[in-house]
Amino acid sequence: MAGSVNKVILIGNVGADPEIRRTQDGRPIANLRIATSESWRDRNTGERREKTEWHTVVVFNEGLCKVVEQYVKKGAKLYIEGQLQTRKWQDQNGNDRYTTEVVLQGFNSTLTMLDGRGEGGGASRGGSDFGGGGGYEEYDQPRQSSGGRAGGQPNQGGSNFSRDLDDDIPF
Amino acid sequence: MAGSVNKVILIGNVGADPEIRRTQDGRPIANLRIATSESWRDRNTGERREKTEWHTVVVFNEGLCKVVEQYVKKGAKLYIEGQLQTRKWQDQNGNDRYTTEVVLQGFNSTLTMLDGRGEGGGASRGGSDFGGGGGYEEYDQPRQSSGGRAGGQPNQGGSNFSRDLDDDIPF
Amino acid sequence: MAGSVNKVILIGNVGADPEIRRTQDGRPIANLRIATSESWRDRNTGERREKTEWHTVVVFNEGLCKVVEQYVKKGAKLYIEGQLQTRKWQDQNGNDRYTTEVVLQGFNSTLTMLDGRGEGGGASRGGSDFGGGGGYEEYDQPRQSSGGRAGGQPNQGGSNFSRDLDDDIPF
Amino acid sequence: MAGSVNKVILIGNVGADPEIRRTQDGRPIANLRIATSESWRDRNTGERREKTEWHTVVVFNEGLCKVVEQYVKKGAKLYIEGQLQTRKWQDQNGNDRYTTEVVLQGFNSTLTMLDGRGEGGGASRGGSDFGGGGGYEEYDQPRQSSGGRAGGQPNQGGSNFSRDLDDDIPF
DNA sequence: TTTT
DNA sequence: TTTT
Repeated sequence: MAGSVNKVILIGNVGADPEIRRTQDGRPIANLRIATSESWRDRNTGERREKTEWHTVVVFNEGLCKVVEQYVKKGAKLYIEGQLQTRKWQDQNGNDRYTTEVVLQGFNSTLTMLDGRGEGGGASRGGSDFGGGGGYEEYDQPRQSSGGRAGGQPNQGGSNFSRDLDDDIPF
Repeated sequence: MAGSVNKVILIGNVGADPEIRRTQDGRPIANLRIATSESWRDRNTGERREKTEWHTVVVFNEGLCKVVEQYVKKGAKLYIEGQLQTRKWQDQNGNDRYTTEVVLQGFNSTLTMLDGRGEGGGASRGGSDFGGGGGYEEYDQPRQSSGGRAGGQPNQGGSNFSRDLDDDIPF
Repeated sequence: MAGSVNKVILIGNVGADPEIRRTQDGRPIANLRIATSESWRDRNTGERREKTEWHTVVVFNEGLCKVVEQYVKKGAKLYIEGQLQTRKWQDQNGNDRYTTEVVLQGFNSTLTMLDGRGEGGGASRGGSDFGGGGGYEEYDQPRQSSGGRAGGQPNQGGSNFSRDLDDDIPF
Repeated sequence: MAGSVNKVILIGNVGADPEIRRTQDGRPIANLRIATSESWRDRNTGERREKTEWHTVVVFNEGLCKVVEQYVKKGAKLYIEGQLQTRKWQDQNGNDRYTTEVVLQGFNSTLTMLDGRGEGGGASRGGSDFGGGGGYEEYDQPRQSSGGRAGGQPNQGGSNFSRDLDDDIPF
């Protein structure tokens, strides 16, 4: 179909430390649970009410997986941009089941940490050669410096993230 | 939770004529199935491949329901802005099941028809005094004319859509 | 035109305390400067480079103006959803000039504080004189409680924000 | 700055055939003017009112430039995802001037034609072996086929678009 | 300058 | 002018 868009944008907090699995050929897949919530005042009772929605986020993008692995912990606030995807599977009774997830895969996905560095003390997220927990940001929305691009070396690597994190010479 | 965002943006085609139900107190609820699809060339085989994703969209917003009821038909191309919501329910065996839907409810939801007016001439999808099926657009992103707003009458009605549809006889 | 969308999404930091003006008839207008920035490593020199983009945000929505007035300070991190708008004006030489701004006006606009509570104080996130550090949040994405809506009182007020702020004594 | 987002989403119509320039080193840059519009009924006079907003879109992404060059004509309806950018320049009197544009550059940009294929028959907008003007879609949201990715060849090329259009063997 |  |  020409001209379709499938985009999910979430800002929320991570409910538990991420799980990282690996495929047989070694590529990482990260799973996150992210909560978004809204509150309002009940117009009848006047009480404050709140509803939390939980989202399952699956990160296939290798570079983003590294970011998740290294920096994302329970409680982190994230900006996520991905796609909706519904998987079909069979339960133990052989019945068809469907699970809908937010998938980060390919060039149009984004994951950005919004609360940066050291929540509560430990260095944790603030790291090393990263200049402080948000340093991966430099891979978030990289743009060719005009000099660099003019220089001509083609941009290489499947995703900006994985490339950048691997060789640290993005462009 | 302070500061969360839960947003889904879809552009896709409606897979079947919408279903409109009504709650006991008479409010309409519309259900849509929307397909988004992406295609690419397989890097191994060189073949073109395509994957279609189907989304269930539930419209609680009354004004948008009217738009759906009157104008949205199978095949229509829509722009949708809503929220992710996962419902828990029990199957016939009493097992917990979860279904994730894109919900249009409240002020931050949008539904816009993208293929409006009579392509090629015929009435086709739209109607009559509409100039062709996209006329409801005027209620899509209404803004107070500054004169109007200065004049002071408060904007009334739960949503801009329902207000307009009720009071201003849009269609 | 049928079917158009004009949406800007920003996450960035406020560069200076907001300015609040008032129209002749007393409605507030808030002006914000928001910085977004991206960094990358120069592919030629290997140096880290950063580029900051400054955005002018104009808030016409009354409820959001109140939020800005009360809570947004220099340095705050915000999520903004608005529209692009270009104004024409004349400079002192009578030449036409154009200024493009991100406008928050009407039902499709959002402003959410991402770093909540007491910057500079203690309080941390859960707090005090806010009803909890994100208290304005409840007006961010209000939804009719189904009971409320069933009860029938129509939602009143031009925007959910202004309604809530006016009628329900949110803060 | 850690954690910023700068995103513009437009759906609108192209006001004139695009202009394509080239940099000294041969890279293309496309300029588009896109109109978005909204209409509403004036609550005082009851008249229908409409306001059109014009946006300047600059496409630096090579692949997207090719799409623009080949398929985008005056009148086309587009979905655009880019970034806000303000350029400083000097007018003939040496005064500083600023121009804000929507820039498509880098991996997070998208351009999708929404009125694709030959409406009604005429070739018009659609092309050739394209199945009618929407075929470039395959480069819009490419995803690694899992087989392909497992196979291991690294994804090459600065953007999915430019790579795909160049060698037609995206992954 | 588009589109309805 | 912010932030890291």
